[in-house]
Amino acid sequence: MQIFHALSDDTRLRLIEKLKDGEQCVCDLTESFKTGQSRLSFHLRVLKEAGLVIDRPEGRWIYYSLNHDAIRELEELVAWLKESGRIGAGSRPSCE
Amino acid sequence: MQIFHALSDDTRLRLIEKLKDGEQCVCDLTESFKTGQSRLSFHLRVLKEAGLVIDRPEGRWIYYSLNHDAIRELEELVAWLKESGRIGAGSRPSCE
DNA sequence: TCCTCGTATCAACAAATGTTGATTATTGAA
DNA sequence: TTCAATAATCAACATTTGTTGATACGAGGA
Repeated sequence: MQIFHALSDDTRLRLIEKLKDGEQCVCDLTESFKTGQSRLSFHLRVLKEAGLVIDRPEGRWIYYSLNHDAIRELEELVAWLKESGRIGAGSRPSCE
Repeated sequence: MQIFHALSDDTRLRLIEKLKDGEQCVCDLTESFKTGQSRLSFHLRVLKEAGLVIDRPEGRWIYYSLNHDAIRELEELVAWLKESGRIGAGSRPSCE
């Protein structure tokens, strides 16, 4: 489950927190986080591959923002965890 | 966030799915999963350290079961992710 | 007591993940 | 053109995570 892995890192959670305020380009994030650009690029890619963020190129910048659909998927996953055995016995949501 | 890491592995998700049916001892799980006992012991420990499961020794067996409190914690975390920036601006739930 | 069963733990290894600094590609401005 | 800025990608390395088989330990039963 790629999405849980994406959420299992502190830097990535902080990125998400930051993106809750709205779109940000990598340079803004690098500035806020006071860290290497390649490091953030790496983590943003993990978030993107998990579907948690969306990127939008504009001029020389690339703006990242949260993908709220992914959060809804996440809610489904958690609901599946919560669901007791037997009754209903829904199968695991297939979002990896 | 230990809890997300615990959920980021397929074997562990399958263990959780199994435990939704109720308490199981390691030997039952080893039988169901047709795998090495030390492997399951390892994953059960990860789940336990993340608070997702509880173990209860009885005689020579150790029974594992889901900890529903942890799932509630997880719901809070997801709610925190969902919560938009600014408004309210709650801080991240501190369960690691 | 001695033996067996159920589990945890360990050691050795393999594979995946994260970090850092350098390089590359693309955009837009001079 | 040429240059500077933005961000992705790469290579090298360190760290963490997962697997396997062996061993250790505690609880009962003979």
